[in-house]
Amino acid sequence: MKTCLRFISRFIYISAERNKVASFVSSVRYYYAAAAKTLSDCRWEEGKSSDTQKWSSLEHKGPYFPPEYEPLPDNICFYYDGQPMKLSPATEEIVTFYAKMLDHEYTSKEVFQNNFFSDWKEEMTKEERKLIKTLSKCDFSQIHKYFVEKSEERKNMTKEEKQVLKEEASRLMEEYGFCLLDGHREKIGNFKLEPPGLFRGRGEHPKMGKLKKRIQPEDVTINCGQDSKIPAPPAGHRWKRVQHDNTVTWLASWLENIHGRPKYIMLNPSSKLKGEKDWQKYETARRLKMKVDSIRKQYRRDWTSREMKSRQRGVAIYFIDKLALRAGNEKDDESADTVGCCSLRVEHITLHRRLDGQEHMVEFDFLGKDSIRYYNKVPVEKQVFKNLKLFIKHKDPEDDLFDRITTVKLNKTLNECMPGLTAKVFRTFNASTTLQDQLNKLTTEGMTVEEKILSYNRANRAVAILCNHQRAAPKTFEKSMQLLQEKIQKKKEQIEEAKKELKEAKKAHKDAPSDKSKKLLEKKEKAVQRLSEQLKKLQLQETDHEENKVIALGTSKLNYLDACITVAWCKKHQVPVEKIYNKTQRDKFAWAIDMTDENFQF
DNA sequence: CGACCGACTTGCCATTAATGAA
DNA sequence: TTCATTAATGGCAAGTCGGTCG
Repeated sequence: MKTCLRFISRFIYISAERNKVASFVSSVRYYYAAAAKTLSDCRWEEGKSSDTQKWSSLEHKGPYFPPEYEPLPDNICFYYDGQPMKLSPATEEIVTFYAKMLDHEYTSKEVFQNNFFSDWKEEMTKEERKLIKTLSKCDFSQIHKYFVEKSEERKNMTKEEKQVLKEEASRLMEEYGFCLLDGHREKIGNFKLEPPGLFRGRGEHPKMGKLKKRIQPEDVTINCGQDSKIPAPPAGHRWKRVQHDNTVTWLASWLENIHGRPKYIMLNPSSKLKGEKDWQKYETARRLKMKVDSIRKQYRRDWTSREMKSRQRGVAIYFIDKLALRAGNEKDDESADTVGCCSLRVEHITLHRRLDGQEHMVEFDFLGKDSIRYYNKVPVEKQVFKNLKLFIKHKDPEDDLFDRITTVKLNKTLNECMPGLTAKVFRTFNASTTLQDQLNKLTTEGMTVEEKILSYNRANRAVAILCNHQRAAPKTFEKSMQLLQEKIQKKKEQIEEAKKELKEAKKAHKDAPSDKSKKLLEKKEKAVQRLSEQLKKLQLQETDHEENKVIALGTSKLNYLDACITVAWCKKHQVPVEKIYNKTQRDKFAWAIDMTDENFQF
């Protein structure tokens, strides 16, 4: 109930803030209704009948369709076996997808080429298919050049031309970018349908290069309120279906043809619907905080269970808790070979009785989500080590490490420990806990705002490292690093110079003390001090930059760190929240801003 | 159970916009 | 004011997890 009240007050505040002119009373009623719904959500044990409704009225304009294909001008041609060849528009469009990618590395991959060519052939006319037999005889270079030039032209547009484009975009946003949900105008996350193109999966994806088809209105299901105006399909077309399902949050959906999975048009994170869900997520993580000691005790007991499945489960949860691994659902072989905790294979770990001066070391090396490599050497409890040895006994490298458990079973166990608990809650919980601990540790009074921000970034970075959030090193990294180092060098020289002058001033003052010499001395002292501070700041920057080379902070900031921690920290240490959250982030975390008081601790 | 599906969150990257140095 | 760097945004792929069905 206490948390529920917190929730209500938060949203009342937001509604007051957002709709200063609008009727406060009706807003309160509105948000109170939302909060009351959440109250029943909190009581998981009471069943789930009442919490399935997501809205009571919903109206929108439907998705925005990408522009139709514009055929190439007559002087731009595809060549087959050295001969120019005019293609049908549909076939030509597919060619342009490939031609645009020509200087990308993946067009040189065999899988990409094969997938592309076989999907392309499917779409060719009979005549074209008869003529075009192998990809290696296809010459897209003229088309490629054409698009390079076009993009160059776009870059060189005048200010006025760019302005026109900008206005066009904002008109589009105004028309399609918002919906009316329970009487509130809310921003839509992705109102534009995905244009056709070639699929590029992450990592070694077996489907890379396949054709992602153009979405027709006849593929799209519309979801809106029973009494709302039904969005008009493009002229001469009709929707696949129009439904009025208020147990889901999406406005439109279609099946993408690569995996045959549904895709959705949904609300922006700034919306109440998403914000409420986000807030709930952190409340669940905070409930785990209360329970985690007993859960840890439990899984440690499981390490010595007579049952293999219990031992495996105990070790798996230990990994999820200690290392913030993902659950690791099973995957089909139609996607890249990546794993999480439950899908780890024997080949992904190496056991070391001793390593780097530590006992019972486990070396992890596997590809996780998005084919990002997870490499880590961690000391584990002796009993865990023993168990791992047991798990890998008589197994081949490609066998599952945890062969007696699945994510479903694991989550079922967790849910029995605490309602709403699943594997991913541990990631949220550990991430937010880490942020809170690090902030408490790294922030001290007397720090400048810059230093505090650096501390925040450090804390943020600790979380990103825990969650293995990586990024490709920025292309300009070396250069910008060099620039920074040059600056530092220059500053050092300036300090040398200033010190020399200081020494001289000292000497002058000693030899012939006077008011003037004293003043000069003080001035020189100040100069040295100021320069040293500047140097320190630059070196701080250098460290920050270096440490951020391959670490991505955004994902954790957006998805794992309870905004209340950040907001409270900002207030407590007089750091303007805008220094930590940009506009978008402030919109997304509106539920936490202004409502969280400075004493909040996760 | 386990396969499958639907809905929703999480994740990295390319593009675009904003900012600051020259 | 222009150009180069950096930050914000949008795009969409790839996870998690609950539900259903045989």
